[in-house]
Amino acid sequence: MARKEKGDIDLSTEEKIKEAARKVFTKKGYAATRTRDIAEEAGINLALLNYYFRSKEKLFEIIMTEKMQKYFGVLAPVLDDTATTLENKIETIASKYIDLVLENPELPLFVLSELRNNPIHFLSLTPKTDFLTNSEFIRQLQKKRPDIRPLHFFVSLLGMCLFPFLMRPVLQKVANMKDKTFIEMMLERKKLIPVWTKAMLKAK
Amino acid sequence: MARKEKGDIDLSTEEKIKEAARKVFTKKGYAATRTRDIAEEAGINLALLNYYFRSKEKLFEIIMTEKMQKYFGVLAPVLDDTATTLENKIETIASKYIDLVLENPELPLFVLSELRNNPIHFLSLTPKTDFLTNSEFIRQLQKKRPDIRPLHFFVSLLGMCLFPFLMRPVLQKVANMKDKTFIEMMLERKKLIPVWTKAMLKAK
DNA sequence: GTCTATAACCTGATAGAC
DNA sequence: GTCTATCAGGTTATAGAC
Repeated sequence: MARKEKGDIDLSTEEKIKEAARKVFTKKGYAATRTRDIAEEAGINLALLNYYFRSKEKLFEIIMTEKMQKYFGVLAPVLDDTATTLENKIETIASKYIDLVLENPELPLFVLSELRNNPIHFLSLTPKTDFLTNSEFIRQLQKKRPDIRPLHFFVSLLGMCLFPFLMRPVLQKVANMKDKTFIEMMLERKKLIPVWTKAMLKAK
Repeated sequence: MARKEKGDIDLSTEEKIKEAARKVFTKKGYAATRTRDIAEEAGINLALLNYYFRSKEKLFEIIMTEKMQKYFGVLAPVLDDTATTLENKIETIASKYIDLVLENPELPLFVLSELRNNPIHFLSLTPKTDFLTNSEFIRQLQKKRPDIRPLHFFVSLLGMCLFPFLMRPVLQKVANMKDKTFIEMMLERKKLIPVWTKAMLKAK
């Protein structure tokens, strides 16, 4: 019983419910999810869900906090590192973000769409509100290109990592692309993004 | 009574309901929307909604089709224009998309999140399935950079236009940005995107 | 066409047996 | 801790008066 990542069988009931909740909530969103769906997915009874988590909302709050931390957690340690160059940071962010989302493909759409109507979730996000604007990363961007808002680069960088996942169903449909090809493409992207951002930073 | 775009007052009941449905559906998504919300927003009775549109789902289908066409309608006429250069197409797409989404800020997140669980909506999208892969735009990209999948550029272009809107609440929160500033930024982007994509196309 | 009232159904949550 | 049965509340959709 060494491995306990996957085998539903040796998880505690509480963890089975959380695991099911992760799956269903991220796939369908809060509103479209029924507690019955989660119970079924977890292979337990509906009553147990309320026994362990009191309510749908409380359970959701737990999952949402988890996901928010995953989603934004990649950034925090990198942004403020004074020991790395700008190019270095870009490379790290692209690589880590793409790996993260390859393993959690529903993450970006889930977080962004749940955030739409519940800005409350921001509370579970960050201690200080200026972790981005007052970061080394932004300062480095500003120094390199004082003529362009640093946020322009920042948003473009994140967009290059995440937007393909948001468009994934569209993309695979209109380009008749298999899952395998999509994944290949995202791995290529890890190398492309540093090259592209470098070119963007120089472009006049 | 010349103007009829805005004044709720001289719209037909049917149009009032559709207008309300556009607003509520795009803001909250299908599952989180209650027909009561739409009725109230339209200033009419709940029963009238079913009188005119039979069901919540039918009404949604109408709005969704509309939005899909807006969302993808920008692309079709540009992609296959053999009379314009690649640079030209990029500029046009960036400019048109940003203008469109500035006027319909909820559009991208709405379309992408509703598409997540209902690939059925693709039906209302396009006549031929290869309108992208077999387009002049893709051919031009391929000619310029045969060493890189054209889709990499395509996705990045769309991402640069649309991703800022998807991240908008996050962005405005962490950067403490006012609506006005965000809009300014998106207008700047119309000029930045052609410059950046040009640099990306050259980068080795 | 528009309203009020209500039917029919669904969903989250709990009571209570085991 | 786990289950079955059920309640309470809310939601879509319709019946029927005007």
